[in-house]
Amino acid sequence: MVFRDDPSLPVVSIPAASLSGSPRPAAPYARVKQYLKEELARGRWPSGALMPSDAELVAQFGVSRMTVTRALRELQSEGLVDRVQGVGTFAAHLYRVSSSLTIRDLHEEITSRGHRHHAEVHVAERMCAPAELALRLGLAAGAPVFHTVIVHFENDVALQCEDRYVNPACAPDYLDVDFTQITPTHYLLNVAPLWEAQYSIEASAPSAEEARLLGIRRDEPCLVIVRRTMNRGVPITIARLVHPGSRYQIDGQFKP
Amino acid sequence: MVFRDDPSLPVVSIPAASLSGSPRPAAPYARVKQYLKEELARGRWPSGALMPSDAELVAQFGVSRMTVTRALRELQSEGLVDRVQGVGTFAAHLYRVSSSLTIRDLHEEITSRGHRHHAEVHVAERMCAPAELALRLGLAAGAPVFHTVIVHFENDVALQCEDRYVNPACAPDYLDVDFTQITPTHYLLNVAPLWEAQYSIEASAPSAEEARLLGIRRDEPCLVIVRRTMNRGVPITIARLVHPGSRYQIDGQFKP
DNA sequence: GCACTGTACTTGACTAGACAAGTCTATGCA
DNA sequence: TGCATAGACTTGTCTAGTCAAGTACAGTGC
Repeated sequence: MVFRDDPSLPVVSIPAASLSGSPRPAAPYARVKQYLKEELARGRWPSGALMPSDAELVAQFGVSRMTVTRALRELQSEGLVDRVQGVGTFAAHLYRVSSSLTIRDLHEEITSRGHRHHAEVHVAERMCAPAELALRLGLAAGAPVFHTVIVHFENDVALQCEDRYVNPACAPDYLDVDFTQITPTHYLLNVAPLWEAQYSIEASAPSAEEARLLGIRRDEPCLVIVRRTMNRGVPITIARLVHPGSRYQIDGQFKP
Repeated sequence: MVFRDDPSLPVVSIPAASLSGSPRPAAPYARVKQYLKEELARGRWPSGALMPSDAELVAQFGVSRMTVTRALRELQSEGLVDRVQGVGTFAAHLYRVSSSLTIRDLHEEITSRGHRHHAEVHVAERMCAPAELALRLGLAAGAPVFHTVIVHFENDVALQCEDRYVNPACAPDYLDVDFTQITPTHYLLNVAPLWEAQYSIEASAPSAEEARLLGIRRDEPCLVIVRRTMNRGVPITIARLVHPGSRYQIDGQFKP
């Protein structure tokens, strides 16, 4: 393995998790929340139906309103209920269910599977931004940008072709980094904490160049993620991540 | 348009959103939260660094501890900080950033774009579950399951081929539904509220049958979502959703 | 050197009350 | 009939304090 460990500055020991056998009794707010969740799952309140008011739950559970409020606020943030001031709490419409899609640093993802990761740097250059790219990076057309093309391998099998443009203002030393030692994602997160991102996921055929770098046929379907990252409104980087469809998939789940 | 409206039982008028011009002053908990967010974005506390304690923030902002707690708890649920009882609050490691991936009913998604949606039902049958399918639906091998294959169109262009298996115990009347009128997703959400789901997203070539139904070439890359939905631990349905790569992409964003 | 103990500090959770602000409805007046 | 208004009810937010539980560390005694 060639990658450095996380260089977190303050060293903090990890507290021992309580491993006791007896399950602690659930906190009151958690009991209220669990009750509402179960009754929702049971279908007691169909989508859009009026649910008990704070005051009713206070009486029912014998807790203070703050406790009920916390339970309901968390359910709201999970998208299970809608609260309308002056009106009441309603069972949410579930036609849109949002789940948590975790985007991890590829190095961490591969090593956490117990596999080996290495990277090949094919391009690392300073170039002038064409108009469209400059626009998306918030720069003037023709302004210098950094450009890298790196292929990531899991156990020597090509898993991702990473074509990335970086705003030099955010990471002036970007091209000095040894990307066989540290991933661009990791480096950029240290330089400028990731603060906002837009992404799109699609299936498409790889370009001739991408197929060559990944060692796949041009007609092999690829999962392509295009991600633009910004920090406090300033674009940091745009990356096109191409994965052979047969070797990569995004898994997730949601459990409200 | 052939689809029914949402049959929410209690009719509730939608409250008028406040459209006043003067922005209301932010609530104290929001001010604390915003302050911490901005300082985090500025890099004041690198990943893993110890952040101010509740007591310090109480003193700094002149608010009660409940207010500070709320701000920090929300930041924690957004994955921006880690709190450890007895130790303190730490800036989170951002190598994994989770975003919210919204999965919507396709009918609602299409009509919200102002486009027309219609569906073609190609298969609607009762069949005996082969072993693997039965296992994933929590049934005995050979048990009856419902099976539908439906193609969804946006403005008469095929957008999704939906190959779905349904546990009859959860929706005994599934095959009686007119799926040109209401989507399976919509129906199943009314019958059994969606409570947990697992999904995988990948790129692959369509099967010959899927290519025919979608009117695309067999070598056109497709975005394939396989989703298994459960309610209170009971599997409801497994769906394979195939989208032509050139016509469908998943967009999302995260802004902490 | 080593184990134990007390203290200070941290977060976790809750209570009982308060006021603000939005919504709905019944009432009374023109 | 139509409209304004008062009251009841709802959620949104906050305060000031309490107790519990977990951690870190300095000091004590062996």
